[in-house]
Amino acid sequence: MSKIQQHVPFATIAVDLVLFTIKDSQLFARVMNVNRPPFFQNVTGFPGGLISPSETAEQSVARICLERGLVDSKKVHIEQLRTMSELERDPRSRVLSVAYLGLVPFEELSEVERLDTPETQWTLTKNLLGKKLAYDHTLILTLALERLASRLTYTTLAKALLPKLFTLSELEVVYTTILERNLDKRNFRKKILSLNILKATQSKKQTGPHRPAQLYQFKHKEIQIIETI
Amino acid sequence: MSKIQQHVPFATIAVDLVLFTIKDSQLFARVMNVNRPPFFQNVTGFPGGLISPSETAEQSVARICLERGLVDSKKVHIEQLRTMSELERDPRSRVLSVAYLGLVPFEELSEVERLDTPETQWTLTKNLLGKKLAYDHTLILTLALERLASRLTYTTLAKALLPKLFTLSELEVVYTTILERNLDKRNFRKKILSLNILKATQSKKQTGPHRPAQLYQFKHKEIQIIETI
DNA sequence: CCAAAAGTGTTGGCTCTACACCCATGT
DNA sequence: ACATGGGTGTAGAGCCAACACTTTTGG
Repeated sequence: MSKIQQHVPFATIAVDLVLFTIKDSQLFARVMNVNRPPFFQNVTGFPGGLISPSETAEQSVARICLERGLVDSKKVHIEQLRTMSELERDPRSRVLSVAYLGLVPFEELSEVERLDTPETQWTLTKNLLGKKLAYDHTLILTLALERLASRLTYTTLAKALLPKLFTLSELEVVYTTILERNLDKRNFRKKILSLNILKATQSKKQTGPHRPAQLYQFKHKEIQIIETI
Repeated sequence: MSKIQQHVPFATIAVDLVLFTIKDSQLFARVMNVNRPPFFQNVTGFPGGLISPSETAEQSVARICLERGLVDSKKVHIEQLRTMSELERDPRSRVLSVAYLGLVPFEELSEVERLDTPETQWTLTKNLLGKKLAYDHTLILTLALERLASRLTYTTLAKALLPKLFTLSELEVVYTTILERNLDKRNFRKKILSLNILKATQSKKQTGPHRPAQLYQFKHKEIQIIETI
C-alpha cells in the first residue's frame, strides 16, 4: 500500500504496453483483465500502470513488465508509440498515458512467460481487433500495428521478434505475418542478403523430414535504419 | 496568478513545440528566451508550458501558440514527436514533456507573427544546432529534424509549409531545404506529378523578369501517406 | 521412395538517374 | 537584347517482380 501512496503524486501519468510476439506464424499480444467497476468490468486491456516520480517512462514500462510477471524486460525491445491525452480516456479521472510498443521473441520466453493465467494471456491480435477493449486501447492497438508494419519495412526491427540465430524462412514468417501478404521466397532472400545486415553462422537447424536450414544472425546488435524491403 | 495556480495539480506534465517555417529557402524555428535562474539564464529554448487539467496535450499546444502570440493555431499543422521523461531534464523539479512538431507556411503568417520580439524569434535552425539550448531541447530539435525529413519523403507533409497555391519550384524548395540536397528539376516534376496528388489551377505566379509559373494545389485537404519521393 | 521444406537464376518490364536547351517575361 | 527562372524529353542502368525445379533430409 505504501507503494501505491508513493505513486499518487504522479497519478496523472501512466504507461501502457502493447507487447507482441510471433508464435506459429501468428501475431499475439499480451493482454490483461481490467476490472475497474463501474466503468470496466472484466474487460480486456493492455498492461500498464502509473509512472513513479523516481523513474522515466521507459523504466516504468520495464518495472511493470517485471511486477506483473509479464516478461523479463531485458528480452524486450521497447519503443514509444504516442502519448494519449484525451480528457475522457479514463472515465474515473484524468490520466495521461504514454503508450509503448514492445516486441519479444517467443523462443526466448521462459515457460512461465509463455503461460496464460487468469490475469494475463497471449491473445491473437486479430481477435482483439473485433473486441471492445478498456480505455482507448483499441486506438493504441491500431497505432501499434501500423507502427510495427511500417518500421518493419525500413528498419531491422524483425530482429526483436527472432532468437539470436534464425533461418531465412523464420525471418520471412515475421514479414509475412506482420505485413499480411506473401512474399516470393527467392526475391525475399536475394533482397535480405543484398542488404548485408545478416551473417551466416556455422550452424544449421533441422526441424523435420527435410533438408536442414542455414542459421543466420544480425550483424549489429542495435536495430538500424535500412533501405528497404 | 490564479491561472498558474490552476495548473499546479498538473505541474508534472508540459508540452514543448518545435515550430518550423521556411523563408528564403531556409528552415527557421520559433524560439523563446528561457529565464529560470539559477539553471537557465537567458538561454534559448522552444516555446512550451504546462498542460492544464481541462485540455488535451494538443489543445495545450494550441493554447500556448495563442497565449505566447506565436501564431494562430488554425494555420499550424501539429504532430506529436515524443514524450520526454528523463528525471533530470528539468533541474528544478520532475517535469515530463510531450514534444510536438509544428509546421506553418511563412506566407500565411501575419505581419506580427513574422516579427522577432525580445521574447521570441525566428531563428535559423542550423544556428540552433551549434548552440546550447534549455532543458533537453537540443535532443528535441534533433528528433524534430529527423522526423520532418523522414515524413517529407513518404507523406504530403510539404503541404503544411506551403500556401494553398504554390509553384512546383516552391514545392521543390521545401524538399531541398529540408533534405539538404539538390534534386533534379525535371525528375522532381515528373515524380511529383505522377503521384497524382496535385491539381493545376487556372492561375499563374509572376515573380520576376521571366516566364510566370503555373500554380498548383494539393487535391486533398489532409496530409496523406504516399510512395515515395 | 515419398513427403516436406531448403535452396537457387533468369528475363522482361519498369523506374530512376543523368543530362541541356528553349520559353516567356521584365527591364 | 539580355538576364532570369519556367518548363520540357530521352536513353542507359539498375532494380523489381514473376516464375519452377533440384536438393537434402526423415520416416
